Amino acid sequence: MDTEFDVLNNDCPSRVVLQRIGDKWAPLVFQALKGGPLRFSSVRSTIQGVTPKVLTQTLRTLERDGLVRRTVFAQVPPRVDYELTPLGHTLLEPLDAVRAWAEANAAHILDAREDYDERQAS
Amino acid sequence: MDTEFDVLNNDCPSRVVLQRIGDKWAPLVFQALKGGPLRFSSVRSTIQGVTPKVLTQTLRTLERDGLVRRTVFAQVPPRVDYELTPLGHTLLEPLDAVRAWAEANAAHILDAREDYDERQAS
DNA sequence: CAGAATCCCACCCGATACTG
DNA sequence: CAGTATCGGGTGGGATTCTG
Repeated sequence: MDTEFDVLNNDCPSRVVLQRIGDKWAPLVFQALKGGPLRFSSVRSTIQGVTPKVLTQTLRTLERDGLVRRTVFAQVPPRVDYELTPLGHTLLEPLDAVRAWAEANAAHILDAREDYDERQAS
Repeated sequence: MDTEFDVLNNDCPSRVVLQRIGDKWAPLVFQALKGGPLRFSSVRSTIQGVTPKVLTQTLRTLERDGLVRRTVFAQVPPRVDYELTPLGHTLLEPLDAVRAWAEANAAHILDAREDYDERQAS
């Protein structure tokens, strides 16, 4: 590695990357696409609660970052597929680990919050 | 795993956890504390660009979530140490993988953006 | 030293409606 | 089906100042 990126450094590009990861819907897109290509409507129904506008935004930025590929089929009715790029797949792994952690430890977090809030109340 | 958490489900608590993890400074706090306890000022100088207010906010929520322990020493001048809890350490691993990915692939992302933007300009 | 208080704004996100 | 257009609000984050 010749160029050195350090997230602890202000203005380091890697911070921008970290923030992409940490937006509300991006990780869920990865989770949705991890099984293979999906149409827009499928992504939308897979990720509950996302509105078309926000989903489009998210997919666009992921496409811009080279993490998602968008394929348009010239047919009626329209069909657009989304899938992870090879680069996107390399990110899927670490991201999926975080997701798995979140699902596995959500209960602990909620408990900790309860404890903390009770302690504050007293 | 008895209780089922699924980030793809709306209103699933794991989503809240994911967002906590994915805020702007939380991952950097993990990175800063991964070597052991640090004083407030040390955390602050380690994470470049963070203001005291936001750092305090971040540390508080992480403490509330049981991921960071805050220790106050009764002395003058004041001293407060922050360190990862055992639960926090279990999160450090997956989080650190993401950080490593971000640092390793920041350049690719930037390249992809440039390509995308040029293609849009035409 | 370790923050609290205050002010403020960008922007992220959501709801709704509309279209090729 | 796969979006776009428009409007609006909530809040995460920043700059500055002050304090035990």
